[in-house]
Amino acid sequence: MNETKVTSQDVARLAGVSQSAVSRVFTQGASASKATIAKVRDAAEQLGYRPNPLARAMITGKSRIIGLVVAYLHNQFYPLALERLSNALQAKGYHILVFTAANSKDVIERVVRDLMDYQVDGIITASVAMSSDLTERCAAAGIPVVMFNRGQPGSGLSFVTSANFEGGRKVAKFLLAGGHKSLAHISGWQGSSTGRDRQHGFVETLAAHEANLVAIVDGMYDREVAAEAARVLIDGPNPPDAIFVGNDYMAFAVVDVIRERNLRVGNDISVVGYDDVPVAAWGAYSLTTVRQPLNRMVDATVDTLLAQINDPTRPSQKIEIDGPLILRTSARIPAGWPQ
Amino acid sequence: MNETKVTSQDVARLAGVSQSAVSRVFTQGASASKATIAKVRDAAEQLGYRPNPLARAMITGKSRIIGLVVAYLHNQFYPLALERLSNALQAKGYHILVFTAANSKDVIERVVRDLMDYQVDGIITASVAMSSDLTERCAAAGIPVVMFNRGQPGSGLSFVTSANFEGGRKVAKFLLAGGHKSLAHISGWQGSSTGRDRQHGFVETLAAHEANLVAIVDGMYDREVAAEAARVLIDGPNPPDAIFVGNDYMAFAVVDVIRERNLRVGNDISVVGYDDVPVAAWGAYSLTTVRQPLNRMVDATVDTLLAQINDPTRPSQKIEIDGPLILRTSARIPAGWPQ
DNA sequence: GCGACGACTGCATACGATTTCAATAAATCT
DNA sequence: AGATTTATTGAAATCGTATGCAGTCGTCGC
Repeated sequence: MNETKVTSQDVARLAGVSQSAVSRVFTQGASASKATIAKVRDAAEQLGYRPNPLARAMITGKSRIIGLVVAYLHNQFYPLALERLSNALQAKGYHILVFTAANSKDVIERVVRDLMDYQVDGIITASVAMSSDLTERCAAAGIPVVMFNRGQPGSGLSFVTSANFEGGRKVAKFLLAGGHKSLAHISGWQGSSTGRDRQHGFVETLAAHEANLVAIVDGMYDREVAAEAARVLIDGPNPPDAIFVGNDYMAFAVVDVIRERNLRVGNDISVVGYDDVPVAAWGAYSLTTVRQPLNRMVDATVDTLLAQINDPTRPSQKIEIDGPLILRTSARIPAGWPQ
Repeated sequence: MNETKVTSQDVARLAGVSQSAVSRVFTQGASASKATIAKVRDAAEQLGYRPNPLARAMITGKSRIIGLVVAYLHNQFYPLALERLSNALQAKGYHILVFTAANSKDVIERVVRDLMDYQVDGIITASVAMSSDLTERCAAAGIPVVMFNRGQPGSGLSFVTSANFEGGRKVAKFLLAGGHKSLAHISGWQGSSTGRDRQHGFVETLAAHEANLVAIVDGMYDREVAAEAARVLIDGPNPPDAIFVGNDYMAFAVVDVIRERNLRVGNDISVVGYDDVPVAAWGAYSLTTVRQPLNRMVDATVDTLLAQINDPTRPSQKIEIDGPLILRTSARIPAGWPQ
């Protein structure tokens, strides 16, 4: 009811105890008698008291804030991850402080400084590559970092991804089984582990089967770049009959281009994406794609991060979560393909 | 370079001045001589000192954190808004603390408490309706609130929306000029001003022209609800030849349903959406829609909020920004329609 | 040259909590 | 019962910064 800031002092006064007692009632793992707990809880209720997290953060060094660094939200995968991350963390008493950062070195530099200023307890990066010196800065400051949907081999950082290499491999096998004769790959940005791993899985599996890979182009996770790449491929001398695209967001552009050329997606040219964002299931695209198990990835991210916050000595974890190939109509389904 | 926390004390010691002097150098509008400023800046640089925002927040009461309350991020409009809001606020030295909240009363209640705990300087709500008592709580606590893409008439809160009534009106005129004979409206959630205003603009304009409005259904901003509504309309006795849908996100579902029925969007049935999210421009949908000028809405939101933070006596503002109808292929274009 | 004024500066305190320390009361053991 | 441990408790220090207050010093006008 009270409108002005009510402090532990006020509660103490009303409850007839010391301010320390009030604090102890509200801090995990401090001792207080049944009697005082009751009195304090009562008084606090009456005044509408709630401990000030900022003051608490100053003394404990724990802000219960997680910094989320994200580059862009155009690819629907990330906003959904953000939503779920926020829910999961909120349920554990943490909150997300958002930092938007282009993938450029000095911008990220500034962002990391801001993060440290706010004494975030942990950092989650999504769709951003952190350079290794920044990594070290965070490590030195004792701030755990988990990369979501990106890895940084050898960085000692924790990360959570789907099984990207295996995913690329699955797509290769699927397209080969479908009898496609000339394959192309418009890859995710090669500066990202995600993009590289998917490509390697795909390319190596094709090579093992001596398949005809007509082109590999870096789509940069950019819609226009991917569309242009698709146009060049299709209008070129050796148009592919199947294209594996590094993520759904770019795959939609490829589908649009194919139709633009009056070709039939799934008949003339098969398209396979990666992510299985909701739009992939929509009728207009009906995109065959490798699902990234968002919920499990988010849970793993939160678990890893909180574990590392609670026990700073815990070694970093690299988690890969397998996701299934989701069959829709954008790619020919091999006869007798298991379900 | 130094890894451990460096405080103003450390800087003071190195610079040979008092801690207050250091503070004054770093606080806006405090006085210090050229000489001390130089010495302090130097020492700070050397030690890598940056003022602690949390400590600063404790004393000033200003955290430079803006709470963003959002219900869901499925509709692409909101993640893009979030991205731009974050950028704009970051540029002004503020950061966004995210709160995800279902549109249910007790959840929002909890969220608002959290917001006040963190002493946010201001609140932006998006895709969430705040009940009026929560409004009062914020007002009592002196926290400015701006509703983004929602209004709450009579609440005394600031809000920024597009010209929704006028938008609905534009769509009505456009569809009438196109010679459509039976019109339907799958509206935005009627619990939101946005949904209501668009509907009113549309319906009233139709009424003024004695047009044949065959149905109005609340789509609840939900894809499945909208799809089902579309199915009922199309399969019913009086299928419409034009459907105005309360936002793009639902309109995509309607387009999918129309095609599912082997009807041609833009020929057999015209569809008009609202928002002009990027997907609307994609080939697969090519959706005619009313654009919500995101950048200007974001700028207005930030300006209003910061103005209110800096001058708490400033009255609340209600800002409406007009947006154009974007012509694509999902709706028949009347002959001679101005561009 | 003197008084007044204004610009700087340091000291001390406050912000709202947590936590150490020592003291007291209660509980347990022998 | 007396000794010893254990559980509570309040006083006081602390976290890192902003700011009111009083004092210092140079400058200016006359």
